[in-house]
Amino acid sequence: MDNNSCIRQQADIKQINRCKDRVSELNGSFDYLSNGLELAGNNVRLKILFLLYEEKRLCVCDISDILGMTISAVSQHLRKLKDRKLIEAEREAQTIFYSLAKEYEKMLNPFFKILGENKILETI
Amino acid sequence: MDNNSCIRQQADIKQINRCKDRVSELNGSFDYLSNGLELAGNNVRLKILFLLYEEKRLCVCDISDILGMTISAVSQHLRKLKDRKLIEAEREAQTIFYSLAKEYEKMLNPFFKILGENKILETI
DNA sequence: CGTTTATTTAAGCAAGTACTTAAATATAAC
DNA sequence: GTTATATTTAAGTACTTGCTTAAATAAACG
Repeated sequence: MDNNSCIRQQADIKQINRCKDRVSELNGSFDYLSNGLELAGNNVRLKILFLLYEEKRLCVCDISDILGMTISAVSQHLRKLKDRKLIEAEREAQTIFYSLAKEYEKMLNPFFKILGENKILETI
Repeated sequence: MDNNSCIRQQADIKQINRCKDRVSELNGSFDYLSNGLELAGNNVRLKILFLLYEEKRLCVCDISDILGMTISAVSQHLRKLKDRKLIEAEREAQTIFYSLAKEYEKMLNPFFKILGENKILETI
């Protein structure tokens, strides 16, 4: 990337510079947010997150049953979610229960509400 | 996936069945939403969406300049966003301007507001 | 201790992603 | 028509994802 600069006459240099500043100013937020959305952007993980939102807590075994997937496959999704702090684990004897991390719950709540009322198609 | 059923004693069969019903009821919504979030979950595309949110409309060339990326690379991101109707294209002579599709703007607004005020780290 | 139960992890692989470079399309101006 | 401008598309490639199967942890209980 070097000589691909925008060279058209109508280019609004002010606008472009303003945007550049804005992007670098918000850079950390973009990283943080896209990171979270990337995880929620997977069909299986979105379901897991939503199930934890509605049921408060579930173990791998439960989720595996509900989604009709291998325990191993679900466990690997849970790991990703846990690594990026979207969910938390809490051991109870042999069983490990997962629940939404409070901070992310706040962020995802608007989506879950729309989802839960099955109003996606109306809203959008 | 066949014999991986949850066999632990404490398994709450009622809960599991309720969840199964819920998931199949909302299945279309999960698809629709995860599809959108998947696109927004990419750092570059999130920036593009946000820039369109703030500036109303931009062409490939502008975005390429702002983000310091190849026009071709940006164009391919725009195509994905357009294919899934997150953005719309409008030609004006040689230049093609992109803007957010109204329907998705509504859905993404809460995020953009938080982003725009750079309050991500406070909120979460 | 060894066995059962609940779960994670490691290895492997087919499919998908995000970029690069080069060629193609489309409109405008001469 | 030819040339310049604005953009897309096609092909290639390194990297990542999401699953599978099999092996590894870890707690409970005889």
